[in-house]
Amino acid sequence: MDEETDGIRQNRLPERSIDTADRRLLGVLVEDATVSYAELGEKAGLSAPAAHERVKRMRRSGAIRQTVAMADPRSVGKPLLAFVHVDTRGWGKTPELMAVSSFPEVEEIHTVAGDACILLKVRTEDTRALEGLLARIYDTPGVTSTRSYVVLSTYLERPVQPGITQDWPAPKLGTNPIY
Amino acid sequence: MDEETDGIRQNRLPERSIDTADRRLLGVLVEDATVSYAELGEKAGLSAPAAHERVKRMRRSGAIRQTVAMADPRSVGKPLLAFVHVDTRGWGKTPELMAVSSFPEVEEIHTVAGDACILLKVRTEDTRALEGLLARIYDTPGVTSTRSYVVLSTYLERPVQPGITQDWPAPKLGTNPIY
DNA sequence: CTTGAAAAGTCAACATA
DNA sequence: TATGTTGACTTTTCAAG
Repeated sequence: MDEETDGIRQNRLPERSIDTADRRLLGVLVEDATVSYAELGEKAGLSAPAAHERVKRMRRSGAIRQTVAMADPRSVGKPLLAFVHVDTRGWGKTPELMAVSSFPEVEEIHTVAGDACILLKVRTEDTRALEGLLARIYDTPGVTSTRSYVVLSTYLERPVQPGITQDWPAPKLGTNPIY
Repeated sequence: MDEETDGIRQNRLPERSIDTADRRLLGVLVEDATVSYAELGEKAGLSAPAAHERVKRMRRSGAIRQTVAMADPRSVGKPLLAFVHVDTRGWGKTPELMAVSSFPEVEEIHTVAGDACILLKVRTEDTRALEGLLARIYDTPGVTSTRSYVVLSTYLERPVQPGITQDWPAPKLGTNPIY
């Protein structure tokens, strides 16, 4: 029982305590969310309803943000991956710049500390489409420059790992690109 | 499915034809893979078995790489996200460097064109853990330097979008960070 | 696309610590 | 009191027609 007894229990909506059993469940679901609750419980040392109950709770609390299918980039016509560093005049977090999230090519938007203000992860069909996307980013007010890092090969790309609780199957250390 | 698919099969099946109906199915599954096939078919204008058949085919062909739960980074104790540019002596794609994939903090490994050789996406508990990870990366033979971009806020982070086939619900353009 | 058997998900009352 | 278990019951899955 790794209970966190800090006494005061106010009406905090998200109960974010993740115990060892939850971590085991997450460890399975992060690799394959198509398993049945029976199998999931078996792998985590729980009965099916118990596993289900905990998973439901983690979904409610936000510990599991969502369960999604990961599409193959090439199959959907976006084989070109790039990271774009965006420099802006002033503080870059403007609504106009955040509006780039409406481009389906943009998968991630972060503000970063370093020599760049904003970092984008973008996926396009080819270099021409990337050029077009960059042109639209340049059109955004406040943007002064961009630097693009075009990905040649991707060797690892996986969701958030819930941390090591016990033995962990070594990830297939890719000496060959997965894309 | 107690199939012992250890993920080693990185088969590239030539069957990669994705039509409009497949794209609609993917569009739903990429946002929420917990829907039933009945609901999935309804949203994509197909019967449940038809939807099921197509999804199975996309899983076999690799168009759907996997179906996973996305864990909240904070809930699993990794609130600090950083992108690390790694410079190497010679061609950096050595097995030693690829072995960093055994660190659960490392989520992505790419080789890139630009002023860096390799780009890592890493998630750690705090700056101290990031420092430790960087130290281990420095220990790797051939690594000459690293530059880290620590993420201050994440405004968008989503899986590969299957492309726009028709009306697409505008993603909640985040003016507030999601982490 | 429809069907139907098999499997999984879901709920309630009980047990446990 | 909160969490796990067992077993009945409902829904979904999925291959055959």
